[in-house]
Amino acid sequence: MASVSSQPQFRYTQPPSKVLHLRNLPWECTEEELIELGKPFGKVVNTKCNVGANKNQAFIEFADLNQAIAMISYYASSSEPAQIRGKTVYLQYSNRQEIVNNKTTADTAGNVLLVTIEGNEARQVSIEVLHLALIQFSDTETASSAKNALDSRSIPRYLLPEHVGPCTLRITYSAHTDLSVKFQSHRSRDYTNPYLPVAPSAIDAAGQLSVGVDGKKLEPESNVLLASIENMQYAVTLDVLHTVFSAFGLVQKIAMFEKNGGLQALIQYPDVQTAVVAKEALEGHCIYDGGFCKLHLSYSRHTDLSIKVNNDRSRDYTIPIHGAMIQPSILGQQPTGGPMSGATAAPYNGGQYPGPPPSSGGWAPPQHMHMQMPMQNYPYNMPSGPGAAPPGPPGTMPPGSLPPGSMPLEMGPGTMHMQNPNGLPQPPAMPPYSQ
DNA sequence: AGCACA
Repeated sequence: MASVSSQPQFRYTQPPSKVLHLRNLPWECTEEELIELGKPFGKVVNTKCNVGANKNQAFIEFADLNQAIAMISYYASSSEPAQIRGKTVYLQYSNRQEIVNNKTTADTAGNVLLVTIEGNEARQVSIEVLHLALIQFSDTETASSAKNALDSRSIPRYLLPEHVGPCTLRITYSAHTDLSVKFQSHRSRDYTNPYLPVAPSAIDAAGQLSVGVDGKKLEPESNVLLASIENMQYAVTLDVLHTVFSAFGLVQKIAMFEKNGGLQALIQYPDVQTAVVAKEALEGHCIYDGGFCKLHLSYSRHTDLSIKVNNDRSRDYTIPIHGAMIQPSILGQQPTGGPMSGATAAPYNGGQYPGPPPSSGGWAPPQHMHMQMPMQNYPYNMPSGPGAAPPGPPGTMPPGSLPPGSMPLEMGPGTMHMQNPNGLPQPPAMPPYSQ
């Protein structure tokens, strides 16, 4: 098969085109200046300026290919570079064969609209950085009615995040008739093709789809959360996770594992609602002050974790043991002398529990990390003795209903004191989960 | 200083 050119080519040479690409243009270079530059070599039939991110690029289109070649050839061997206002302009063949001006199409009705979102915080519209949108309707009539109804209108307040200022839509017709959407992503979507591949950027750490053809986050909610931990300067133990996630309800099971060199954990709640609340509250927040151990949460596909063995990486907190403290771990330390700390608490019988997890790697259990916890939601599975009523659903257990002595030591209402791994007292790390 | 409406 014959290649385009078997000769060694300079990396940046382009095949000839009657369109030339110009770069390094002076600020706000005019069409007249472009024509002036090209005129000696032929008839300039079209130009386009203010191209590119810096608006310092342009295109010149000649009537004939030979004219473009003449201009390129001349400056290739000239001692004086092409200049506009004394500034050197770099020329090369464009990789396109003609200039497409959208000016002419803006007034021509079509089925594709070009929408510009104006506003100081327009970039925050629609979660992702979305500035421009091309929207294809099935027909021109639908497109024009949408344009008429929406052009120059502001996006309704209730559709915007609170902190985002007014955003105005500017809508024109696009020259496109059919958008070529390659991926479903946060920035492009083909609503007519559910089989379109999903962009890698739209798949979360669990390998799950996070966007769907409905335009919303497609993360099927689950009672099991997948947590990945970024910037893990401190060890994150099972106990730490259990403490953090227990703030929102009963934590049934936790499984920790390594993935991609980072730590991930699956946290199981009894119900989806609790997981949703926990995810919303904790996503993006750090377990420790200073940006350490930042949590990223998504919904797992699991609904019931299979915990084979209870150890320092995984635990099933639901396994009933007669009179035993089911989860001493969250206390860091057992209440002494309490009704539940007696002989029956000789826990972990049957070898099921290897005992309280070791303070892994010398990290102290998280006893002095200051965290604000919604107490009415906190101690669901605090020690419940024989005959104690089973914990109610989230939010239903009044604080006063806790059995005496079940309150962890050093724990005041709404605050859990935990210890920073380095043993130093920590300033509030997560006033309910502010960073 | 490197290609135009995602």
